[in-house]
Amino acid sequence: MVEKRRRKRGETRGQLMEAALTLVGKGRHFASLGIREVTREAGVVPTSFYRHFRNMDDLGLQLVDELGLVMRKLMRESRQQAPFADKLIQDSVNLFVDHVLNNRNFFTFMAQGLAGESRAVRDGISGEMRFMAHEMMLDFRRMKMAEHLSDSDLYRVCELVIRTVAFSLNDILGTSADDEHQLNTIREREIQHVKMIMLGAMAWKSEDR
Amino acid sequence: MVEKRRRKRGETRGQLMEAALTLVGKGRHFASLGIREVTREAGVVPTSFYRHFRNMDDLGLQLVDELGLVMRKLMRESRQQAPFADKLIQDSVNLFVDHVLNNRNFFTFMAQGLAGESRAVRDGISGEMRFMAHEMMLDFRRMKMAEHLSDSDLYRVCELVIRTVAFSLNDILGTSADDEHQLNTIREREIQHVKMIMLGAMAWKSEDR
DNA sequence: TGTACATCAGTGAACGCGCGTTCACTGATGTAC
DNA sequence: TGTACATCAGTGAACGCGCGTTCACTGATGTAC
Repeated sequence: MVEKRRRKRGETRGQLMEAALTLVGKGRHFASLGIREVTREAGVVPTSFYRHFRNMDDLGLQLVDELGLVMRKLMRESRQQAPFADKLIQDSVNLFVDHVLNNRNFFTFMAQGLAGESRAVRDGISGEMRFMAHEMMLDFRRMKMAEHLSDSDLYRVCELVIRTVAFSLNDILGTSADDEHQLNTIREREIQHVKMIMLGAMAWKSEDR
Repeated sequence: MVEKRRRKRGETRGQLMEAALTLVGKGRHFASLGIREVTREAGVVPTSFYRHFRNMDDLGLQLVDELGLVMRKLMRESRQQAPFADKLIQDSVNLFVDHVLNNRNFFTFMAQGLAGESRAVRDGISGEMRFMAHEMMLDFRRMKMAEHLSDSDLYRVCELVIRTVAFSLNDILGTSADDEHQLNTIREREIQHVKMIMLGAMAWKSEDR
């Protein structure tokens, strides 16, 4: 009890955000969550909510910020992979799928938010994806790959890859975590998708280069 | 008044579905709609709802069915295009964008439903997309295009195209209908995306063929 | 280091309101002869 | 074609409940001297 009291200072905010993610992970849609519901899940009194957020939209926005951190972690890990081009695609896709499974609630929130109610949340997630595409582009440049492409064309390629893989979020999240068979099907499909895009990128001719 | 009375028979069901779509089109998320809200928008008494649907999920499911019709209409129109390969991609993408703008509410519902609360709605929409990919594959075969690809590889290509274009739903719907500049940016981007995928498809080597 | 005070974060009671759902009703439409 | 009856679809009143939000409170934490 004393312990609980002591830990409280400034911690409720995080508990509320986590509670919202938990509910989302349980199948609820963020847009249908209520303040009382979230505070109940977090184990605090409803009024506490207002100490940290103006309303549910506000909480959603702050979740998007945290989403950025999860994404950056994902990218950092992916850069530590051995850069052998032939396995690069497989490894990256597998890493992504694993990351999604390890952060189920977060990515469910992201998938929901893309077509969600709040303009600000939508824009936040879109921005996050643009950032990832941009980072991916820089990685290509660093590795001296796809040098026949102009900046804008290379960006388009990266954008396409990110979007393609992001779309599979819906499939990954619709699969129970222990259905290895179906997960492998998804992995292989996404690997093939990305390979095809890269083949297209190799064959693409930029106009001004 | 008499007119109104006379039209009622069996029409309320449609009005309720349209009311839900209208609210979705106004920026609300389907998951957060209530029965009273929908009946209010439709101009009927709350109890009427139960004459046609068990609950909001049920209404969502029936909307998915109608979504199928919209999709089929889209495909029928696209087949009437002159089949000149060089303009085929542009025409198809433009047709899709126009169709989305002309059925804003429907496609907003579809975009929301992909990551929505109801498993059944999600599966329904996924099924619809798989159907479209399959149809697209048959069209390729009919036109004797991409004959170097096995059935399963060609399906993957079509699936990738459909998903890519479907992803852009979020961008199209986030644009006000008269912002021609941004819409054109989206059109051009999607055309380039699809062209790249087709380039990749051309370069792809199927194992068993 | 100790004391006095301000700020912060969680509490519990209370409010009015809109929600989903039930029920018995009514009048229009469809069906059988 | 006309009549009698069943079914269907929309109505209006009523219910209990959970919601968002406000308020004054309390005790813990941080700050100044």
